[in-house]
Amino acid sequence: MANVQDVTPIVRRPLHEEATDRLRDLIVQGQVAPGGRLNERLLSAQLGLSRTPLREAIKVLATEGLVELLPNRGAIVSHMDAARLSETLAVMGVLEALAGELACLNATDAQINEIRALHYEMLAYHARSDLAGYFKFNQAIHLKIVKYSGNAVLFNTYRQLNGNVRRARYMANLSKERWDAAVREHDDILAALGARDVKRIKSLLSDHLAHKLSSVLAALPSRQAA
Amino acid sequence: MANVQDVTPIVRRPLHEEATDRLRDLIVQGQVAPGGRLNERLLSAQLGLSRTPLREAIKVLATEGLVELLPNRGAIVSHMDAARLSETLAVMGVLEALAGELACLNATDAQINEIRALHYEMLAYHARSDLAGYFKFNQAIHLKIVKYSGNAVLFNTYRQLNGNVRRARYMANLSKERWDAAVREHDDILAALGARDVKRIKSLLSDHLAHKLSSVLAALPSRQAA
DNA sequence: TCTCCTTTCTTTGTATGCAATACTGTCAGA
DNA sequence: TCTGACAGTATTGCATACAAAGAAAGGAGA
Repeated sequence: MANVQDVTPIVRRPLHEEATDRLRDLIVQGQVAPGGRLNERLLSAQLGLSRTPLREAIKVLATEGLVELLPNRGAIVSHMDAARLSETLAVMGVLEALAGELACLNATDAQINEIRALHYEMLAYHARSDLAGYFKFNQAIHLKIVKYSGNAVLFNTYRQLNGNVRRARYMANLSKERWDAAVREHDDILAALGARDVKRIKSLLSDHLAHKLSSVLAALPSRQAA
Repeated sequence: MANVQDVTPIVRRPLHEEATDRLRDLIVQGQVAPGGRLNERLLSAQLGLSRTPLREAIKVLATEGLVELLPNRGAIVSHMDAARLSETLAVMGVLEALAGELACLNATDAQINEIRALHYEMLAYHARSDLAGYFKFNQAIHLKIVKYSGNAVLFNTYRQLNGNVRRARYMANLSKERWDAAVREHDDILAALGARDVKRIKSLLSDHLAHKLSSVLAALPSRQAA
């Protein structure tokens, strides 16, 4: 018989979980604009379920900060203005710094190699100037670093905040210079991780996030004027 | 007419919010033991509402990490074992360090004085060896520091994690030595905040949390054996 | 024309009912 | 004594129904 570890368990997810994920994706991918209302009847019809599980999903997304509840007036997709974005990235900065530190200490070589593989894939998209593909692997790398910190609470906290800024990253039209710089920073981060250089990775990740913040902030105000 | 700021608005909170807060308190204060099941019918009867808003509350508490959902088998109060506690406190450590830094930069003198007042009240309870009262003001001080960082995202994130460890703090039977040491640390923290010494408050808060972790961890395993 | 009130319609908030799933206890058979 | 099947019960998951709040539209009076 195969190793028990290899057997994937039978999963029958409850509707409200499915609804939460679907709705989260809709918001993160910008299919529902910030400020846009979530009509329960409409949404439940579109998702093919009743209002009860949908409402549970909305409450969950509200605690995640993706939507805002207006009592007796439903829910709207929460706005991600410059202030909130910078606040979120400040928090993510210290979380990533901690994650990098812990990953240096706790990650296995195999895990670091996995991140390295993602890094090279990301470089490929950068070489092709494929922004969407680049973002995808960029995301994956940052998430893996946090994941391989071995701190599950840290991972969950980070992931929740990340959901909120992913929307902004889609908007941010990276300049070529900033993009190149970010790639170089990633090179350094990976090197520090491979060398398990705790101090260095902490400062690199902090700086990386700070740069990301200023680059996104630079791109954002123009959108708000529109 | 009185200043509009002074008039407290009439708030009629939705039942599901009320239920969330009540249930959260029940869990945080240990009225429902970790691992204890949340019977929807029973709880809804006790809280005087129907299962619908209660279920919404449970979903919210699940995303906060206070309860765990077992599909088709309801929800249980999540366990706070040593591993999870130390993970949580590690995250809270970097969050508090960031908060202290920002508070030094952003808090008004009045806000710092407010924290100072809480500090003296806490000292009073310490002098009387009133642990419960001490904890209350200890909590309040830490929350205020985070609040006066001026970063709302940071505050929310911190508060969510804090709800999870508050349960453990109730358990932790502080030794007299550790208690005295914690009070001295608080003296230093307040001094650094008053002097707006960014670097110092960062390291003080980090150390304070690290000490708290080891003290709580020392107290915890005995409970698990029981 | 503008304002305010009234009425109607839409949408949310909550309760309830039904179906599906999981648990418990009993009993037959090995 | 133990295992497995079965029935009965309790509990959750979801859908629906009703009540209440809010939004919108229309009309009377200034």
